[in-house]
Parts: sequence; C-alpha cells; structure tokens
Amino acid sequence: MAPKRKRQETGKEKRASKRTKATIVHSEFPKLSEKSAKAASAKGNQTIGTPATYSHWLLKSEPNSRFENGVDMKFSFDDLKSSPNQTACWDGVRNYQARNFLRDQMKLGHDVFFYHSNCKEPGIIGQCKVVKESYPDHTQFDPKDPHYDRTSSKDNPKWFMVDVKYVRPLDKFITLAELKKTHKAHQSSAGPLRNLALFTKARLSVQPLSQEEWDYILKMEHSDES
DNA sequence: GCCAACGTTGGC
DNA sequence: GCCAACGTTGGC
Repeated sequence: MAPKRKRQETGKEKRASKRTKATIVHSEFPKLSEKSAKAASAKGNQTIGTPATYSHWLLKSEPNSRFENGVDMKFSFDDLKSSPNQTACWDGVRNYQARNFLRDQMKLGHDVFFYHSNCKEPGIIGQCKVVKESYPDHTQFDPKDPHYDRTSSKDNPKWFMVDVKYVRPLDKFITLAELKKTHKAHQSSAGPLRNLALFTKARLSVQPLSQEEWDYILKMEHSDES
C-alpha cells in the first residue's frame, strides 16, 4: 500500500507494559514519551485536571510529492478518495503524543478533518472518519521503509495506526490563514478556537479537537469570510 | 530555501 | 534528571 504521509522521528522509549486504564494519569495532552509518562505517573496520582478524551481529530498530510529515502511522502485528500474502498491506513507516525492519540483515543466512527500541510496553501480540505481502530504500523518492521524502526519488534510494536475513510470534501477549503486569524481573535475574546492545537501544538500531526472546536470550524465552512 | 519552534538524544 | 546539541516540522 502506498505510504501515507506522516512524519516524525523515531526515538527511544521504555514501554510501559500492561497499564490499566485506572492507573493512567492523563494531563490534557498525553505525555511526550513513555518515559515522561512514567515519570509523571510516578509522581503519584495528582491528577492534572480531568483526563481529556476526544472524539474529533485533525490529521495532517502532505499533498505534494516529497521524497524520503526514495519513497514519496505525498498523500492528498484525493489520494484518500481514490484508495481502495476510499480507505487508507495512517502509517508512518513517529511521535509519541501523536502515537498515543492513534493508539488510545481514536475510535470507530470518530470524525476527522483532513489537513494539507507543507504546501502552498495549507488548510482543511475535507472530512474523513475512523473505520478501524489502532493496530501495529507495518512500516516500522520494514528495513526499506523510511519509517523503519529497528528498536521495535513484532512482539512488542512501538508504533500504531488507524484506518480512515473518505467522507466528503468541505464546501469551502478552510485555509490556515483563516484559522489563524480566527484563533488570534478568539484568544482575545475567549472564543472557541482560542486553544486550537493547530497553533498551540503546531508540530503535532495527529491533533485532537474539542466538540466546540469541531462545530465552530464546520460553521466556518459556510461563512462568507474569504 | 530559511529558520523558529520544539521533540529527542545522550553525556554528565 | 538536567540540558546542550542535534534533528525535524512545516509555515513563510
């Protein structure tokens, strides 16, 4: 299958085995690595606020060709549409925070914005949805793949992915510029996009959205603003 | 192509 | 466990 386009490097991690839900302490965003998650847990159960759970997401993908170890990282919204069954696995994510969202929180039927990044006009182009929950990302086991991770094993995979299916293009492409403008305005007015991960966690390729953020962005789809 | 922001690594 | 060096992301 054609590789998707989800960057982020390989690192080292000590995997925490068999943690039970009850013992996991989440801050609003999961920890950056298993190591720091363990460190945070070890500090005791001083819960840092209510565990945030999400059911809406934004996935970044590059619509333009860019080669990494001879492999094209391009995966546009149209590429998703023309995939078999209009469905693709979201492989190649190599960032712990993003991995944790993929592995732990993205559930069947969850709504997803498809975002075009690293291109002339970045922005949200369409909607897709989760059609298969977390399973091991095969590219970590393939030495020829740019996202190969020699520190991972089939017995104890480090990286996970979900499958997403094309839903629809937005009626209006929502540009990064428009989102940023709104985000800045909402920072002053305490509006719904004041904490949008696109700006507060800019480098994250798998981003959570609150219901409020999701709804607001959908409204922008039919607003007059340029 | 530049480079700011930020995640990871590894020495100490 | 700190933190400097390094590498990557992704807008511009």
